[in-house]
Amino acid sequence: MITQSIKVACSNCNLRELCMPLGLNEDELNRLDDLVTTRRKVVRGDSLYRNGEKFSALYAIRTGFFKTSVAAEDGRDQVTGFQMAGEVIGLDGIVSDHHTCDAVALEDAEVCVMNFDRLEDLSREINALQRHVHKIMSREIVRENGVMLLLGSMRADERLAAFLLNLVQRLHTRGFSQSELVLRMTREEIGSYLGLKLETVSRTFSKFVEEGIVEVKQRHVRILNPDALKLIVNTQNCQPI
Amino acid sequence: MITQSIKVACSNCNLRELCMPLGLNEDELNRLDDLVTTRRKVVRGDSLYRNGEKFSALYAIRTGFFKTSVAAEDGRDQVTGFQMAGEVIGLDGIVSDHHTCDAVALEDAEVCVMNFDRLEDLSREINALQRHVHKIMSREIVRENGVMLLLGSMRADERLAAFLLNLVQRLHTRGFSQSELVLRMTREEIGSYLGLKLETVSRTFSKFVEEGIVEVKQRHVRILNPDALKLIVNTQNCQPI
DNA sequence: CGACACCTTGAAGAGGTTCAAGAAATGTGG
DNA sequence: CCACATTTCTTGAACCTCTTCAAGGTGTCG
Repeated sequence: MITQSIKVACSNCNLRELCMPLGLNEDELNRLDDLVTTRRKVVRGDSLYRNGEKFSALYAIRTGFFKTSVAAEDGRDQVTGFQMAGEVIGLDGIVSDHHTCDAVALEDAEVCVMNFDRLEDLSREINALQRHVHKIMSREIVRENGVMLLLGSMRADERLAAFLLNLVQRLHTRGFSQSELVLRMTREEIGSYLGLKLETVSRTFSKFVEEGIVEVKQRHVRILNPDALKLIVNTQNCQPI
Repeated sequence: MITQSIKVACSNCNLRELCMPLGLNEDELNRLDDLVTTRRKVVRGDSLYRNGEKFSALYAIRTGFFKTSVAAEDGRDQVTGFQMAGEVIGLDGIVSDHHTCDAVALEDAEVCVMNFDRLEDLSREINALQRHVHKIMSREIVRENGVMLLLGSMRADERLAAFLLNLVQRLHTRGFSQSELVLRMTREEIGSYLGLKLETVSRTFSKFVEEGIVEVKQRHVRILNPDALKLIVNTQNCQPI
């Protein structure tokens, strides 16, 4: 665990439109800078926190890409999300004061450490920050509702289509291409997230390629026909009447 | 929508060990009473809120039983949870100021309405309340992580076993039996929650009955062998080495 | 008592998994 | 920088779990 004390400032971070500073005025932003004083680097493959570890902070991702996963007692585990720059992780730890999932960097990453006690102090003083913290948590709840819908009622091709559209949309928000993306995770990790085996993920990719919907070269994916993907997500199970 | 202004008080509610008052001292409790001024009755089959409705309040369940569900654009929907007395619902509405799921009463119910703006005001003044609100949201995130694990990696019998154990445990916390329960939802609703068809739920119940693990008479379930259920949840996929 | 919603059970079928083998990419050490 | 080990990905074939379709049974409520 490498914790560095670099000079950090939300106020001139290029993620401020996406991350914690959202909706704060200049004065409030400066006070946020006092909270976010340390950054932490996490090299690819290492964990930011692990199931069972004491909870003390939330983490805003500055660079890099994470997966979070929960483990059952018998060993199997489930990827619960993939997180990228500007997103906040660690919320699972609040309720029991201990983390209940693992957060692993899928590429070298850097996060801003936000001590949670101090975040609570500050959000009692800054209404906009309080509201923002609530929204971040609510957003995560709504996201998970969507994943439950996906896992509970969609077929393999619908799941993968929804996954690709979601990823590329979030990347686009961050200034990347609308049609091209590099997957940071393996087929197995995608499968775990989508409730499928890695072979099924691979086969479904191949099917999309055959149909001319995407181009796939290993982890490089180009979306040729986004509308086809949207159609797969929305109309697969539409019963006619 | 029936909104009543009955004299309400958290301070002498018999759910105070489970619900919002948890961890507040007497003085703080009295201030909470000022927030929770209205109750609302919801008859069986009616909704407390619906997808798309403006968000204004969280609801603490006093009596009754709810299901929440999200809908896909093509009409199918997914039950995302079953909620009972002492639990708080409505968190999904915070992020976008509008609800993104439906909350429907599965039996006649009564909820305490907590205006969210006022809850935010109050939780800026009462540290313990702020912390409690954060824990409620975090608990919901952790719960959904567990459901993702269930939906993503468990087989039908594991899902139903986990579901029964979870339900009976929560009921037991509320003073009900550890071994007997009355299901408030249909097989179809259970199936939707567990990502299964109603026939599969029915068959799995029958299988448990054959194995002597439970007794089932319609919606009345008696758990004869809870350890067998726990074993089903935990060891099904244990690969021997 | 009849209509309706809900539940159970059977048989056939589909979608996804498992097992297996080989190919492609990536990383490591000499 | 190349050879080799390792990880990752793809594809095929057999299998299995759950779904679908169908019919009949049970319970409930006006």
